[in-house]
Amino acid sequence: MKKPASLIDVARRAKVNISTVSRTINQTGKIGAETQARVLKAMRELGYKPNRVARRLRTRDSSSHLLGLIIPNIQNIFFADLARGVEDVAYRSNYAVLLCNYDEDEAKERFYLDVMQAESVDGIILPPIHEDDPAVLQVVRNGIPVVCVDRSLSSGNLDKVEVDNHTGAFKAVEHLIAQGHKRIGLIGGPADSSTGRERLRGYKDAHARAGLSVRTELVRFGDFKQESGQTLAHELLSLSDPPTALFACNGLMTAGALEAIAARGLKIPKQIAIVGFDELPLSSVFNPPLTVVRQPAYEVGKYAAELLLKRIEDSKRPATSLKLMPELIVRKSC
Amino acid sequence: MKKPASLIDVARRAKVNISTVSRTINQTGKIGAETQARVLKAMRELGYKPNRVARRLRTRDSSSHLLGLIIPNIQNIFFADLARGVEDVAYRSNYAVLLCNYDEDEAKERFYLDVMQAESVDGIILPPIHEDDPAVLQVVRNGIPVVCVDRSLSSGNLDKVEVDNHTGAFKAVEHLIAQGHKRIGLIGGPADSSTGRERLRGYKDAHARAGLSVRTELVRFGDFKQESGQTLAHELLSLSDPPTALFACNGLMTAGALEAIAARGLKIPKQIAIVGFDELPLSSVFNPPLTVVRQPAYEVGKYAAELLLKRIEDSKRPATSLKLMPELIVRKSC
DNA sequence: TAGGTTAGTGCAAACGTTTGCGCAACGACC
DNA sequence: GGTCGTTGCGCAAACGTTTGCACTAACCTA
Repeated sequence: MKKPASLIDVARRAKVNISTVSRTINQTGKIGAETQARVLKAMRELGYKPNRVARRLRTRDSSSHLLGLIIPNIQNIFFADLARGVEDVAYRSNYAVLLCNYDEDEAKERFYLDVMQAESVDGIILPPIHEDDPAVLQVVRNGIPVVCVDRSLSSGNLDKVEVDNHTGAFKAVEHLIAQGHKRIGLIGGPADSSTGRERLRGYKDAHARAGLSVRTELVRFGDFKQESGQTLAHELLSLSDPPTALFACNGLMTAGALEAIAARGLKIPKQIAIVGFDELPLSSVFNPPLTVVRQPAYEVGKYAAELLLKRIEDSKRPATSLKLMPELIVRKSC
Repeated sequence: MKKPASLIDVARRAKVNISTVSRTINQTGKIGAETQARVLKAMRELGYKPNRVARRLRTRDSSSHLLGLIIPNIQNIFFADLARGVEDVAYRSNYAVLLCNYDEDEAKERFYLDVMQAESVDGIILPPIHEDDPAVLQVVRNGIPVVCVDRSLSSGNLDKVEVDNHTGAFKAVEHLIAQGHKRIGLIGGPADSSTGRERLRGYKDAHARAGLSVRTELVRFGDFKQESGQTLAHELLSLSDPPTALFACNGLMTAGALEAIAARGLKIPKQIAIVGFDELPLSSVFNPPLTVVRQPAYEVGKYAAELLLKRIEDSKRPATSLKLMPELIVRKSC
């Protein structure tokens, strides 16, 4: 448990003042070539690693080289991919990422937001729990750079990168309709999430465009978890006049719906067609291969991190808002 | 960007010394009931949140309430589940988790290890990149609590929690043999990883137990990524005398193998049987449902975090080593 | 030669905590 | 009434940095 070398140690060894060492490390201020060499040598010999904690305490402004990422659930592949995107660009700029799951739980979100402020991260990336999330707003007011992903905040003029959920859902349902389906069950997301609502809107607009009316008994709302997909699919398939096709609004719920379909021994796509949101590891080799709308999750994370880094550098730059296009991958499930 | 309230602010407001405030917060030392009330009131009024950075700088010993988790890839569902297990127990003890992907890249692992030390995390959970990972050893030598997951370290007497890979592989292959298969292709993990080797050993031992010899042309080594699963499966299936069954050593490679099988239009299990490691979201509803050996990934993370917390509390406790049993879930793919 | 700029370095304060020590007040004990 | 232990609180040092300021020596300009 020997404690690591500090500025003082290397200063002593190089026979200079600690401020000189600090300046050589940070390339700030003028230093003689010879002195610099001595300092560098001493640093190497002692295996000196700057203490990020002390540095963070001293400099309030954007130099912790730490980014916060708060997501609902890392087990959701969409967020795993997104996290990976964030991480990759962070790493390239020598930033580390503090990652937390808030599980759609406001108390947990608040806790992690507090932690991140107390850790004085340089900036935070998150999908707000809902559209006017007061905790997030407070963080913004405290002057910490925030970029929203996936979902957005109604107030506040923030950087954000989203997926065009309306178009994604629209294309999926349009495709279903083009295949001749008229009764399409919706396994939707929570009504109070912007993603849930946008996908619902796509579903409705596709109907409207085709001159179809939407049957309220065919639209149901889940919570983006596997079990609710299963439950809702069972409900829909138990209807006296059941749908001929299902549109599931995220990957986990798609998996749940497939469980229900399998349990009932229904054949895809003959007895029931299905298209889901999110690409899953096995969906391309599924039997039949699944038609899905693929979200560019990795790219969302990547752009979000890039935006955040830019904002950290220049807090005055105008907020930019990106909307990425999802892709309908049509395979054999409808 | 108004700066948050500090100890000094609340001390001024409560008309006491900062040390008194510190002591009320940490419940250390004696304080009068009346004073305490005044301090608490001032804290509430100012919305005081302790600064974790300053606290960490001051106290070297285990009070950062920050855990480090370094994993190969969060997109691998095994590690996502594991991470979730870690996070859940950390949260319950008011710890936050610093999560990084090292991508099997030693430079990246080193970088993150450095970051974590510089951040003075209380402890680190990781699967060592290989069995005598010098960077990890150095961290241990520096006195930072470390617990190994999934893979282990040959030297050093560390806490660890692993899965019984040998038994898992053994059961899977045994099952395949019981179904009458005699030519079983192995899509293995890297030969220099303990998990890869243990699963290989299980494969071999199951053969030995059944009096079967293993054909070297049937065992191939991948890198635990999807593409290598696909490539290796193609290689195996192209053999003049191809295997009748495949055993893929992790989830991603299983998905890759299934791609190859689908591309060749082979029927499972009639033309080719398959059993994989790791449960994937769709494997139970796959057609046919996939036989897999399920690793208790969440539990690995959970126990690891519990072990780490215990060690942080008491650095002298004897190292404990857990080995969790995987479960063979037999379905219809073999 | 005097005055001014510049390069290179040191000094010390500050960031927000924790904590050992000191000290006053008070009650208890012999 | 002196000694002692306890309670409650303040003082100030320390953690490892960064950074404004001051200072010296050298060099330039007129």
